[in-house]
Amino acid sequence: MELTEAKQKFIEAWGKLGSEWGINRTMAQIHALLLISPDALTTEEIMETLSISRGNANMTLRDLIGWGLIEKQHKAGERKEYFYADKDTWNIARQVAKERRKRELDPVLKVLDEISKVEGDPKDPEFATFTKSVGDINKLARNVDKTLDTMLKAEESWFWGSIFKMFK
Amino acid sequence: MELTEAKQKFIEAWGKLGSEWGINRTMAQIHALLLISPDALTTEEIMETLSISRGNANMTLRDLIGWGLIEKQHKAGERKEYFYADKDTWNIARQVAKERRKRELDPVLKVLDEISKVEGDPKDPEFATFTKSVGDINKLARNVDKTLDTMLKAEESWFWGSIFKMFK
DNA sequence: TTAAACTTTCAATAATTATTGAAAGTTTAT
DNA sequence: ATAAACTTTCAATAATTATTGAAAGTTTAA
Repeated sequence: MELTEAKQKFIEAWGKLGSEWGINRTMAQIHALLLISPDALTTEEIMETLSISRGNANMTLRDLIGWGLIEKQHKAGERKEYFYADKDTWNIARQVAKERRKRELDPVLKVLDEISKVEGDPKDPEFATFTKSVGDINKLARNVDKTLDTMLKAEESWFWGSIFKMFK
Repeated sequence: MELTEAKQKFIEAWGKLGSEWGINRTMAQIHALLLISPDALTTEEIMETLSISRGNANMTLRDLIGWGLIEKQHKAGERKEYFYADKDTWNIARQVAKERRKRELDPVLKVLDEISKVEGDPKDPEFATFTKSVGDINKLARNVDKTLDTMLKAEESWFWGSIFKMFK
């Protein structure tokens, strides 16, 4: 396999995986492109490589900055902005986990708490099943939340070391 | 808060969370409805409660069965099919993890392996960055894969017990 | 058989989400 | 001030994804 072909396949695969997980395909692709690029790239270069419009490139780059996955760079004597991706997979994983927790898990935890307060007759199967299921999901969600918390604070080696211990 | 209102909020929240994670909103909503329902429900009842069409209900119910999250039930002397959701959150989490691994992680691992075979000049920064990034992602993906494997085989108590040990 | 009761299919349509591209905005150099 | 170089915005449009509903299919009972 050639490098050029491999690059394309990587960008495609990353884009597909992203879209299956609710992440805009273009965002995943730009991220993939920057991940495998040794140097920071301009909007122009990104537009060209991925065949996307200026508007799309600009907005998606801003989103990626918002996710904490890439950063702007400036080169001395140039007005153009360059974009560079953090290549540390542990940082990437943590950053994604952090953002999705904030954007998606936290709001759900809030709703779960709120609806857990529902009052009713424990003899009513409708009520009993509701509170049991919601309570169980709440517990699971809180476990996930705690685990993410640990992961966000952890050093990579420590975290994976702990995971490996699970396999004995 | 009333039970009826709480139910609605739960179904809504579950649907929203699902759609943010690449799961069809209707699928998440039907699942939510069945999760909080003490009895198995008919297609008719589901259509009515969620205001969706017969076609949508039927196809989504089949999908949910495909995901291993619900099952058909038959009542003696009746021709109608009833649908019932497994209420064990640990089973649900495992089932979802299992299916997404099969559908999404496995194909990506395959691509990563394939493109890892790319050959080139280690002095070329393009080549070096590509192989480094892809290699790192490969490692992370394999760690996730192993962890899922352990999770799928594990008893709930054992799994969360191990996670808790991480907090010391 | 026939028909009633029920399930499945799928082309058409609707709803949602992503993308474009040109105009407006901003910054810098002269 | 002016203009060139560059970035941002956003209404219009395209692409994708979800949903409908009616027809076709299936099963059961008489």
